[in-house]
Amino acid sequence: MATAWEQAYLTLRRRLADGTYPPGSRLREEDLAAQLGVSRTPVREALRRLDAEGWLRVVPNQGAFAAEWSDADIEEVYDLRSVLESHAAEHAANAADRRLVAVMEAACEQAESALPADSQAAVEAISDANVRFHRALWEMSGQARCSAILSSLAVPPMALRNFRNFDQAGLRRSMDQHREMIAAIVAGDAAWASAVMRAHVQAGRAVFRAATARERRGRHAA
Amino acid sequence: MATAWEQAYLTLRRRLADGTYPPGSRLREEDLAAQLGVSRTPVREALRRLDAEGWLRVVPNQGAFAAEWSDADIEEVYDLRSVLESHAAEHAANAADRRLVAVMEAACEQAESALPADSQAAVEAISDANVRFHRALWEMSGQARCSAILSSLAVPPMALRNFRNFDQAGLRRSMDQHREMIAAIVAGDAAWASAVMRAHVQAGRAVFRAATARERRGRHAA
DNA sequence: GTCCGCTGGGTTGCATACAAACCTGTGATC
DNA sequence: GATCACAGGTTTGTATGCAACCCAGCGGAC
Repeated sequence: MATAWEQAYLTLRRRLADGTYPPGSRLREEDLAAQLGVSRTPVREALRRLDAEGWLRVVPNQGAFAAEWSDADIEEVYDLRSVLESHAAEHAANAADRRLVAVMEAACEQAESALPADSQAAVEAISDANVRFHRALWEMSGQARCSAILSSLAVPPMALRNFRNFDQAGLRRSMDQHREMIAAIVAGDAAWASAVMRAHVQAGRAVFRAATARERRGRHAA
Repeated sequence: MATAWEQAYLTLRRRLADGTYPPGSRLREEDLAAQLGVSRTPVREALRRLDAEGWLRVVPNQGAFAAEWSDADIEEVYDLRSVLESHAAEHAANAADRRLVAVMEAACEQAESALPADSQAAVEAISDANVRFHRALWEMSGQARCSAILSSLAVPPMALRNFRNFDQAGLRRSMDQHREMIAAIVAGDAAWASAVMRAHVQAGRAVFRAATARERRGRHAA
């Protein structure tokens, strides 16, 4: 087993991503320690890292608060993903790797076989496959720092659970883009790979924006 | 005064940047605690953050080691700076701000008045001015995450003390590029600002590469 | 001679205890 | 009624102590 603080870090990160701790909520060290079955010391170390990665905000002498995401924050994250993932795709195309291509293909197959995404389980399978696809591409790029940054950007509350917002056509398009990226990488065509990735991220942004607008209309009407 | 762990973080980061702890060297918690006049607890929290930001590598049960920079690492950092700083410049040009433009102009003047850079103090003045210029641009961009990433990328051992590697022509060019960026921002021309920034970072990379090559030849000859 | 296992010193990992800071609510004053 | 001062309780910040782990060095078996 890994160290206690690392466990705490992973658990807390997951909970921040899935909404267990809603944005703005306060995280008391002692509560977390009790929940995780460790003392405050490793919890605090985990909080330092989560703070550094932007998952939460630690105010000295006041405690930790789950990060809140303004529209501008979300736009910025999509901007950064667009820039950095296309950058990674470029490098990946210049360093195509048989094993990782296989991982990406397997992820595509898993996602496609979950269509139509008519259950919670199917949506989660697609989400998992998506994460695996992107991670494999990052690894192939060989850009360790870029990957590290992306892994702290891609996951925030918004991005992960938002596959439910994709309609059939959107899901289909997303999967087609994944296939197209593989083709670009296998062809060693960096410009192509980069362009597809950029389109892919922008499409995701559009879906997210539409879902947000829909949600707001709904809330407003109610 | 801020918290002890924050002080420790800042001090250690500075020392990692200026070479007090050479790459690969081991950092013992108790030593650091003694040097900083605090206990191991805040030191450990500082180490977690420095680890997250890539300044060092913490191996469970073995300790912390100052990050080592391979050629590939350095190339990656310049790649990322190129991509992210030009992205920031683009946003800055779309959000020109009188106050921050003034800061950038002041930085330019300080740097120019330190020419010819014939003393240690002059080189440091230029380096300071450079940092202020870039920080002001990041702030103007309004991209908080992007800025945070850049501030953890721009500083590594290599970048900071690298001004000594610029010759007269290189320094002049660097300063001219800064002036040109201001012009682009004031004109609200995002494409221009972005392009100049990209050239600026690439030029810096070229200087660094040349210096590295020179150094290696020297070492090899000796 | 090489490899394996063990043991001792030293360092990190975590729990706990105490100090310092903050927030809340109460009561007095204007 | 509003504001300020203050006390109590709660929470974070730091120090310390002990447990767990790693690694180097030594002995013994093959």
